[in-house]
Parts: sequence; structure tokens; C-alpha cells
Amino acid sequence: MVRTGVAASGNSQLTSVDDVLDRLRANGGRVTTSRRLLLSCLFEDPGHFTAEQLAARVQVLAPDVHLSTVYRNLDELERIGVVVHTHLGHGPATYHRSSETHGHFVCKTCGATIEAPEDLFRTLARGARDRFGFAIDPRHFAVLGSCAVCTSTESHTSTDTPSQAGK
Amino acid sequence: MVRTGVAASGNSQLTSVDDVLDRLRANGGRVTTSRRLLLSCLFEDPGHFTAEQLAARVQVLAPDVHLSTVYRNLDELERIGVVVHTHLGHGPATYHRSSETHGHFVCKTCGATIEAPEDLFRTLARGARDRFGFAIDPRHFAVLGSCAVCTSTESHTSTDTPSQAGK
DNA sequence: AAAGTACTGCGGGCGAGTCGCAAGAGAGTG
DNA sequence: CACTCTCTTGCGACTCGCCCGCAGTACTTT
Repeated sequence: MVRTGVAASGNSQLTSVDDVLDRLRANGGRVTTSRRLLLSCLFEDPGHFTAEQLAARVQVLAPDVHLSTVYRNLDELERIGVVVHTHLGHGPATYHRSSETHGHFVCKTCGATIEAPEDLFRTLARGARDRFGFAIDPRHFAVLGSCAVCTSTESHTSTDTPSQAGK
Repeated sequence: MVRTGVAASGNSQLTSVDDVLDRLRANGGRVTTSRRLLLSCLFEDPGHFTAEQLAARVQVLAPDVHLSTVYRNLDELERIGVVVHTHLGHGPATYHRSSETHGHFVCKTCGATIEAPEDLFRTLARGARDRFGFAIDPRHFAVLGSCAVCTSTESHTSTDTPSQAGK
């Protein structure tokens, strides 16, 4: 790992798997099967995936790719600004392409995830900057709360804590 | 554990250790040393503490109190609405009294924590409700980002990722 | 004072993520 | 093409935060 820090700087246009691989190579990195496969997973579906899910997908075509390799590659991709990871509540982190910029609302009862457009955070961002000089990154955190369904359900069943739907 | 769910409902006024202990007893719970000590820690300092820190404090006076007991008691206190836990970035959760209602900004570079007044989140809350029927809970999550100091530092040292001050 | 049961200490376990090491394999060079 | 340099990988072990089951303890009520 000699590579000079490139970070999220010149994030020209990394819009395809090969773009990213070229960038990787240009930085002294190497193009390997696991990286190529990982990238193709990330590019073929813009959703949110845990490292474990991505590993499973990669392992369909290359069973020997180890989970820790996936973690290392995700770190590297995050370093060069291709992906970001987001914490949705209590579970594992999820990764997605950094071009998809949005925040997240996560229901703490049922785990439902809502993608929140960035403009919703504008007022908060301005307030944080003006009052504290703080630059928020609305992509990295999920905002917990209660989704429409669970909010209405809770007001009915007052006593217990029943429903726990999967995500 | 027979207790009928009381949750955060009739949160009358739990403003002292004894109030909470009474409430606990009224629900069929018991007043124990570990609970009394835990509560006195929480009431004497309105700050944010990890379970581990609280355990350490409790153990000054009662060395045998086990960390898992602290976790269980914190859970119970959260159930009856006395404390809330908040995730500040990647580390362990922090607990504080639920009367202290505010959000948190956490610098992802240096870990600094800023307590953000609730009104900053009002616009976001309204937007989430109007557009998605989602009721956000700005107390439970920290908003990651970059504090004033780190933002200016980063623009100078463009290449590396040096500073990593403690929280 | 006794009975009933909530709580606790303890140890083990689990999920998420990281690390060190030795072996393996891209990329540039001759 | 062969060689070499060093970046990557698989593997296993490990950390960290937190939870769980069990059996013994101790709080409350009668």
C-alpha cells in the first residue's frame, strides 16, 4: 500500500466497472477477480447491501473469495470514493454506490428503510453550519423513527410490543 | 418479568432517583443496590455515558456489579422511559437521561460530539412526516459529519488522513 | 419467618469487523 | 516469455459490543 492518498478528490466519472478498475490500476492497485466481481455486483444493482450479502453474491461466481477480502475491497473502494457505507439502525453497515446520494429513514419497529432525498436535510445542514460550523454528511447515518404503518399500529395496541416484521 | 407494559406512556415526573425506584416497585420490579447506584450515576451527571463507563462508576461502590447487569438495568430503564441510548458514530452506544432531549452531531474525523438542540430538526421532521408519514426520533441517532476544526484542517492537508484526536 | 419470584454474577456465545501471516498472483521490466 | 516486485488474498484468530441461560441470591409480600 504505497499509493498516495487520492481519497474522494478528483472523482471524475467512475460510472462503470472498468472506469473504477482503471482508476485502481492508475493508483498502483491491481485488478483482481474479487474486485471485478464485487464491482459488478455494486454496479448492476443500485441498492443497499451488507458486506455479507455482497460476499454471497461474489461467491456465486468465485466461491473462494473470503469475507474479509470483501471488507478490504469495500474499504478501498470507499477510500477512492466509489462506494459509501451507511449504518441503518442496529444491524450491519450497508454499502452502495456513492453516486446515489440520499439519506435514510429507518423504522425502529419494523426496520423499513426509506430513501430520503437530500433536499430534506438542507435546513438541518444550514443550521448545523451556521450555529456550529459543522458540515453534516446526511448520507452516512440513518435517521431512526417510526414509519407510517408502525406509528398507527402502536397507537392501537397500547400495551405490548408485538409486531416485529423483517426488513 | 410479569409486569404489564408501561413503556414510555404515563411518564409523569421521574425527576429523582427515588421517583424512578418507586415506579420500578409499582410495576412489580425490585429496588436493588445496582439499580440505585446506576440511577444515581445517571442523575448526578446529565452527560452521555457508555454502559462500560456506567459500570465502572457503579463498581466504585459495588465492585461485584457485573457489566451484563448494567446492560439489563439500562434496558429496563429505557423501557420505562427514564433513559435513552444514542449511537454516536461507530463506537458503543451512550446512555443519558431522557429528559435531555437533543440530537447529536459527531465529527467523523476527531469524534467530537456536539449537542444539537431539537429545533434544528424541526424542518426535517416536518418533511419526513409530510412526505413519508415518517416520525423521526432525532434523539436516537447521531448525525455524522465534520466539525469546524477538522473541516479547515482537511482543506490544508489535502493528501493524508492524519489527525485522530480522542473524543 | 416463609414463600415466591425478580435480579444478579458468571461464563459462554454471537454478530460485525479487523489483523497478521504466509502463499498467491497482477504488472512492469528485461 | 521469464522474472521480480509487491499488492492481494485466504485463513484463522481475535477484538469489541452486547446478549443469554443458568443457578444462586435477595427483595417483597403475606
